[in-house]
Amino acid sequence: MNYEKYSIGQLAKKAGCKVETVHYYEKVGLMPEPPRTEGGHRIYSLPHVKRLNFIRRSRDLGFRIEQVKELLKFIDEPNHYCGEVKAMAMQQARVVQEKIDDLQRLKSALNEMVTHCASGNKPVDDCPIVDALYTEHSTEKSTEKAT
Amino acid sequence: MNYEKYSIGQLAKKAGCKVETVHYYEKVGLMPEPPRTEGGHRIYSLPHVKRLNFIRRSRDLGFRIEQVKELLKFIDEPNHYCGEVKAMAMQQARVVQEKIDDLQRLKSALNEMVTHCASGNKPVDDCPIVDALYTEHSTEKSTEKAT
DNA sequence: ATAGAACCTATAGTTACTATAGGTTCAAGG
DNA sequence: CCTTGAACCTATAGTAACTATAGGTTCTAT
Repeated sequence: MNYEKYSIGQLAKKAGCKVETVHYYEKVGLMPEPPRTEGGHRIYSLPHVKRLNFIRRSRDLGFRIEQVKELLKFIDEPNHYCGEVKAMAMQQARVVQEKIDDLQRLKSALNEMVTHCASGNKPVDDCPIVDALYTEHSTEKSTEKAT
Repeated sequence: MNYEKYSIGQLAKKAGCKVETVHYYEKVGLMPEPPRTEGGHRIYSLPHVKRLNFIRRSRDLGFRIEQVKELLKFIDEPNHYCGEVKAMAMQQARVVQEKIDDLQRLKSALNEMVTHCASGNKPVDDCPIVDALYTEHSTEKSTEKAT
């Protein structure tokens, strides 16, 4: 027996996810419907492990399910080139950078609030943090500095 | 000065959110059930506007609904002190920092992949990015929970 | 042969909303 | 006073990406 077989539990463990997640990936079309035993249990082999690893890793990198589908399409279908994949990775890097920027602003706002709230023994209605949160600000979700 | 009244639409506009969001906040107990007109339309006034602003701003800062409830409790109930609020803000700043760290790692990984993929004209099965994604990674990077 | 772990399907729950359907009320214009 | 039509009402379903549950079946080891 050259080709090792895996139960769904073993597969999930190898990819560091849960059995239910594999079910889910099958349902949404990321993982194929594998062969079954007589009794109906799924039987996986090495390519499945690799594919699931690919999916998990892509998800960890912040690709959404639909994007992972795109990536898998590049792999599943012939005649695709590395450039397409590279472009998606670059785009994803930009998205991630934007998230980082958002969070940096957010953290600054929080830190500023904390700094202004020097003492902790004021009653709440005198708290600069609460005050800052109450302040009416521009209706737009623009991330202006919190003053 | 006076007691200006607002419809739910006006309220939502003032806080920069949607009417449905206000409905939702009422349902989950962040916003109180306001008085109504004869016909059943909600009537809001200035304190409602402030409260909704507080909620929106807290949400923007990354506090979850349940955390916002905590914060509001500090405000709604007497005998709370600024220190409790400050502690929550500091904790939130730490959470945000962790997210930033995660995303930084993620971006590095993506950038590294992109850098290695010098050319874009290789067939996909020769693409270093795809390769990197396929690679079996340490499965225990995730938080294993005790069984 | 049997216990129990692992598997099966189907459905509901999670978070924080958003969108829809199908109806009612309100304010303005004629 | 009557009619639009925008804004409102409630209730329900949908979103993303799983996770959890229920209730049943199969596999494996003793």
